[in-house]
Amino acid sequence: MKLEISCTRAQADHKQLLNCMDMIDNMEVSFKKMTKLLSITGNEVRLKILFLLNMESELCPCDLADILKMSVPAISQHIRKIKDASIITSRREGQTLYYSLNYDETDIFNSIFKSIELIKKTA
Amino acid sequence: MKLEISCTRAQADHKQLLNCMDMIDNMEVSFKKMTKLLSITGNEVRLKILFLLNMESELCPCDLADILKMSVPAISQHIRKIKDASIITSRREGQTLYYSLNYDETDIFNSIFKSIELIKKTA
DNA sequence: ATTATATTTAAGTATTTGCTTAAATACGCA
DNA sequence: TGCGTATTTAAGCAAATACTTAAATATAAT
Repeated sequence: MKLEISCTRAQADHKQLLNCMDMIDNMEVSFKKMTKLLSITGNEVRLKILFLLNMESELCPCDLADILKMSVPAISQHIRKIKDASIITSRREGQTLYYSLNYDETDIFNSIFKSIELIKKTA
Repeated sequence: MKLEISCTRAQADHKQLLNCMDMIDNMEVSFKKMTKLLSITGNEVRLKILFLLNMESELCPCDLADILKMSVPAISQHIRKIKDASIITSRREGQTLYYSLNYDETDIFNSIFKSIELIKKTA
């Protein structure tokens, strides 16, 4: 844990480093939020859940368990993480809960979905 | 581990579910690749490293350790993960290794960086 | 009420992650 | 060669993750 600049290279640009430190400090909250969001998508099961919800508008945990060939509790626990991050909401119809994507102001999910498709084409 | 459709809702659309299963199977590789990429960005330190490299063109582990106020080995281990995923490359100048972002065909990093800025503005 | 279905929650556990400290490697210079 | 600096690698460990199974909750139907 250093609190001062310790890089001793001859060419080190200390002004640049201080500038970067300021920027990082100022954007701390943004980095935290984006990290949270990306760590949720950085799991294969959750990424598929999000992709499927985008494609099908809404699905229930039971559907997702079938499609992804996983246990219902496993799916439910992933859903909880996604929901806790305010990425999806649920609508009840009898015993069934239908989940769907919330509006995404940063449009990051769309970019991610597009990139997945792009990988598919170029691969 | 189910291999058949088990959702027993009256309204369950089995054709839709089979369609989803097919899609997921066909895109398996894309999902794996994108998950890998997102799991790398889904860590606050690594996200900052990538953002800094985008901003400053190139930086050495020592710079990053100073800016992020972390130990050099900790930074080095994050760099290794990012490098193993072919997201960055290094250029040696004497004892110093300068790291920089590779060309990103999906443009996903730019979308992520833009979203971080957007969060900053709206927050 | 009782029973069945859809879902969540909780407890337990193996694996992964991200740091720390210490040792190894690579390069430059006297 | 030997020393100093930049960086990586390895070993160890605490915390987080993602599943499993079993139990709890919520709604519907009989």
